[in-house]
Amino acid sequence: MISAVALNDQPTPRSGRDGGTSHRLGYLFKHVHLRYEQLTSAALEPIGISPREWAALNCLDEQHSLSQREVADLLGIDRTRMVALVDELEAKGWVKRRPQPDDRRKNIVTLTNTGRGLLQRGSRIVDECEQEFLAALSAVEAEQLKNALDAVVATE
Amino acid sequence: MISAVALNDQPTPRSGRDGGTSHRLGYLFKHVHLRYEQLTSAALEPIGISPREWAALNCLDEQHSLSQREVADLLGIDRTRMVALVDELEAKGWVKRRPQPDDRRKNIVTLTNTGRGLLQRGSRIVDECEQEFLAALSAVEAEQLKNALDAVVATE
DNA sequence: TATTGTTATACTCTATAACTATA
DNA sequence: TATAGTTATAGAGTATAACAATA
Repeated sequence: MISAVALNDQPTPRSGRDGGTSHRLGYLFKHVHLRYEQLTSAALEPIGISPREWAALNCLDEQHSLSQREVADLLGIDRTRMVALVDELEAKGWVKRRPQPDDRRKNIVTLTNTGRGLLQRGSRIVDECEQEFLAALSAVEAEQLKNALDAVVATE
Repeated sequence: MISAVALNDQPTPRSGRDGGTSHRLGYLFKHVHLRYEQLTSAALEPIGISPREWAALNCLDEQHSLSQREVADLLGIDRTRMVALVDELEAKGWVKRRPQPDDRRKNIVTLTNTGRGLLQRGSRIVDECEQEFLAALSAVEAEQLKNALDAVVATE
């Protein structure tokens, strides 16, 4: 009757409470994302920046030639949402927009000194979050996890 | 000037285009979740069920004694959102609600024959999605990935 | 008093289409 | 014509608080 379990050849290593649901990729990806979001959100909260805002600053600082659309793709959000996000970053005094000379349709978004300082403080916090989040894994396992996710995400 | 890169001791194994952003945990978790959602959504679309609806049926079928709240936790959604989800599943004729005798605050949500048939067809599709999604990895690497995610998620 | 399911509300995010200005 | 940024809008999801029934 519980045929979905029979299809799964794993011996259900941990917690048989839900009969296999918690070992499905969908469950694992959803919950790992949810938990990491909660962790970083709480850790960054004292310096007044959200995980998404930090990620946006991080992208923008690294590559000045990225268009808003390319940054949106890196953040995994829509370009229309990106407009509001940059509006917000600009209103907080963390970035400035100006048209790109060689293609005036595009914007160059650069960090202000305030934005750069906040990014650096945030980066230290995010580094700690990454370590804390992967604390259950050995250094080798953590590296393998990142490489495996990278390989899967890089597949188009 | 690009000091955030200097903080990262990895030699940026793939695609230096974004200077490290795409190897952050936040990026990897977000995009892996996003892509898997798109894959399963498209694959399940022909039989008229969403990934979340399938996941809900899967939870409910495996453990009849789970309360709506416990299923909501497994799905990673709020209990208030779960009400609307079960409403929808019930309206489609896939599940039925009835009060649990020993604790009449709780509902027992059982699958109808229609719901069970749909779950089984969906499960075969999801199995294929999991294989396809991890195709870039060897069987051992895929198993290690699942175990690593499981270990990280299981940490409270 | 605490919990389950429920409803209501406001807020955020997503999806889509259209508009403008540039190319 | 095609693309980048922008705006508008509808729909979905999230967060929060409250309430009734039950424990």
